[in-house]
Amino acid sequence: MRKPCCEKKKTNKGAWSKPEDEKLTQYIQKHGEGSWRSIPQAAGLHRCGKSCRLRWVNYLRPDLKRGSFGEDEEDLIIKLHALLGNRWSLIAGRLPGRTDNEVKNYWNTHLKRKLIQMGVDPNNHRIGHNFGHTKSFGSRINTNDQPSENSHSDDPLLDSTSEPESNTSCSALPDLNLDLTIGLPISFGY
DNA sequence: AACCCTACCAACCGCAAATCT
DNA sequence: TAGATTTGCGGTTGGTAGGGT
Repeated sequence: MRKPCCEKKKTNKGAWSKPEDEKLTQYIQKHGEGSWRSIPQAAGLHRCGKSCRLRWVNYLRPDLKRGSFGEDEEDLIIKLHALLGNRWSLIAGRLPGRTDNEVKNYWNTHLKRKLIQMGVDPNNHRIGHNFGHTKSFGSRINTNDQPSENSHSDDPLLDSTSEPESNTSCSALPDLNLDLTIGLPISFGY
């Protein structure tokens, strides 16, 4: 049914070239974000809109921080992951200048391993040994068996009903401050 | 110097939600 | 209201840089 996103003429794939970056940046600076579907043509790019959006959001946006993550950022990511699961965009939203892709990559390459080394299951933040069995609890807000009858607030951090395992997370991580407000990042000791 | 292995990160893919007609 | 289209998200992959042998 759905047409593939890049069904039309040949579109470039793979790494972006500098001229492509420049075209996209110039176009967005002039016209703003949005209408990703039409941007490639309007900007003279042989890319699909999806690819343009990704490139802009993850790499070209001027407010991106880039560079390595600080310890406070690490703590915050771990903490937010315990609360939200793999909802990378929400987690990234709490980290100014960071993208969901960046956070996700950092989690998968650094933090996951770090937690495992500490004896903490990165999937559910429990201290234990059976890693890898439990499914990550936060893949989507609304899973198939959970018709979202109770409307969530926009911010799941303020919506305790949206977190299916928040209680168990709390019990699993007694030293986590799981207040539903995220204040200054504190270092918490696993 | 050449090869292999590992870690990292940019980008793609498929799906679901949101929006439009 | 239903179907079509667009947007956004999370999982995964592929290229490559760097270190070890």
